[in-house]
Amino acid sequence: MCYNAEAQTKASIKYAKHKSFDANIIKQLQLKLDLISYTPYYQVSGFAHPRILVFTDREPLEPKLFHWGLIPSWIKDEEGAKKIINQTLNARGETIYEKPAFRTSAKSKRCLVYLDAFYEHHHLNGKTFPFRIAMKDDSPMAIAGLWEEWANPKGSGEIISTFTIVTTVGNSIMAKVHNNPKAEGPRMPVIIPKDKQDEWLDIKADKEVIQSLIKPFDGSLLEYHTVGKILGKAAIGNKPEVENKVKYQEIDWV
DNA sequence: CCAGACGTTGTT
DNA sequence: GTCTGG
DNA sequence: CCAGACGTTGTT
DNA sequence: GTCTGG
Repeated sequence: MCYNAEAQTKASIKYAKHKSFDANIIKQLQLKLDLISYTPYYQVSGFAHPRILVFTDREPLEPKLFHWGLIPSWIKDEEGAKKIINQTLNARGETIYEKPAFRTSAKSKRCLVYLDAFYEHHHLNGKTFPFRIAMKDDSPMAIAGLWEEWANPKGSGEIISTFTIVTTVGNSIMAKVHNNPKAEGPRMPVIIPKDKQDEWLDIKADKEVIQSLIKPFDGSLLEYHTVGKILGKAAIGNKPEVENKVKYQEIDWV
């Protein structure tokens, strides 16, 4: 769950405003985005390992560009990194304090990823239909993430910073939309409500507090609709119109 | 002890 | 049907 | 996770 | 780095 995202900078700018940063800081954030030539992602696959803006617990006022797909610090070489990075796009919230790949990050390397939306597929009669899920009020979704730094021991010493998206049990909306017959139970990304976002980024927060934040988001605050193809040869690509509603004959409930 | 893994995903 | 690549 | 391949042979 | 399996 949650392998396809919309990550325009507008979500991060809204975050900055929510945090009551003064105009100067917001301006600096925009300058910084220009400086690093941030590409707005209207729709991007995690498997492409795009660099997305994240706010870390270490520097919550200094957003960073990290690659999607967490590479644990103990990975020994490029081959190992390539292998694991496609398997750590998501982290099961239930086990982040146990899994070797995530536990150090769970304790002290948490982050928030402000997404405008995420995409999932509905399965029907052997076909798939992409859905876009976003907040009804168009506010950014603060997605719980973990981050890590990796330097190839056999490399130049360059540090590659990466992140993963924490998932939890899916709510009723996900149960309806994301019905892959092969999966083991509805999952969804952890969305942190506004009043809890500082807690997720609090380095001093203990395990119990963090775990209490890992739960399904209120489905009544989310909207969803079918969109054009986002994967494969027929994919629309990274264009603004991917978020537009597209009606499918077979789906009569949206 | 050494070698190898270390991860994710809707059963309506 | 099942595996690999992204 | 979904999309696409899944095979062989002497060349373009 | 740390744990599990053999």
